[in-house]
Amino acid sequence: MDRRQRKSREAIFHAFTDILSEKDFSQITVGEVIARADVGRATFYAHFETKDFLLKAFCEELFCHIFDTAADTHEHRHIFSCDGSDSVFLHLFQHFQRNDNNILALLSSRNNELFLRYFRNNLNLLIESQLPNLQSRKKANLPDSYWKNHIASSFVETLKWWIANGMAESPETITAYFLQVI
Amino acid sequence: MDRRQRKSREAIFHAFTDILSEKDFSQITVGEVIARADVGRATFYAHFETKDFLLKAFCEELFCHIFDTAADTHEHRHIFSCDGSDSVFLHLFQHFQRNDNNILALLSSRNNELFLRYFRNNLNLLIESQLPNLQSRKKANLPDSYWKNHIASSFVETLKWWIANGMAESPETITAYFLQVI
DNA sequence: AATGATACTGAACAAATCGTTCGGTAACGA
DNA sequence: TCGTTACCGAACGATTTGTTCAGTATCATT
Repeated sequence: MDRRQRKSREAIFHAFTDILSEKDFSQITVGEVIARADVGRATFYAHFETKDFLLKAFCEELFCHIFDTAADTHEHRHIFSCDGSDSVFLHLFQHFQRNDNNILALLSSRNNELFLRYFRNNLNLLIESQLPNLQSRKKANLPDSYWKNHIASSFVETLKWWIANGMAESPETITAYFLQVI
Repeated sequence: MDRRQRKSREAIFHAFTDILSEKDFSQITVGEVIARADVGRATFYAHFETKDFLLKAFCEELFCHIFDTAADTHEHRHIFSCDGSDSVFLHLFQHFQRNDNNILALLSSRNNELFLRYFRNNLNLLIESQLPNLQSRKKANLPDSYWKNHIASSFVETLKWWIANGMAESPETITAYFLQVI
């Protein structure tokens, strides 16, 4: 990718991040973004079709590497050890605690649902691929899709709760909470 | 309330409902609403400060009576009978199955998260008031706020799953699923 | 160092939407 | 019957949107 392209794209993303932590996504205008990013209006539309596509591209860059590394490190292991000490979920919680890309500011803002929706799409795929490992822990005869849905939503809700409460607990404790409710 | 006011308000709400089932809330314009409602632009702004306030008022009317009746009928009983046959949650699921106010069309649309956010605010209050009844069912030493949050989110997610899957199960079955995971 | 391709600038543009204003009209409640 | 109130309809300036275009700067390649 051309260095000019990269720089413009980065500038737009950076400005977008800033503004997202300040106000609702719906209130943000393209004019505001390009002013803060200091790029021309035409440049913006050369990169992104609309404001919504900007969000989409932003989220993809934000989350893809989380799941890439999660999938890589856990692909060929037994993921769901019973005590949770080596679960993908612990891995994910730790990732958020490290606060890469300042992701916590975004997940703490009023726009958190925006990102968590994208996050959850990825999470569903992960759980789908790991369902056999989870199957053994299932106690009752719930439909598979209900069970999967419950795991994914419980994780996201646990994450939301953790962040909203200032992340006072350790990733290990949170993982324990989560494994307890599912 | 003046009959004229009521009629305008109703017309706006009705048009709003229609459009909400067709496109994203963010894409809806005031001009579109007043055209379908057949009211003047000034009339709209006499009733609602902005599009967001319209949504707020709409949701309040939509959900308040659900929880009013739920609270009334269950206030002085033992809510959480062990088999769930007389739980508030069953009551709520049944309410959705009856599809009052065509609420299912809204909860099936792409805007469902919008309504479920409001719904959940009310649900939290309900759970808060019923926490003592739930306390006994708590198996482990999780923080209270985490426990409450888990119940509320599990209910909403169960509801979403139910609707998304065409509501094939009976309210009793869904209640059983829900009580099983919490 | 020269060359052709590509990305950005900056300004301008029509179109859509916003939120407000106003005088005139009709429906309301008492 | 009468004073009040809500609606209409049209218009308004202000924003925002998405596009266009000619000129400039940067890029990779030879």
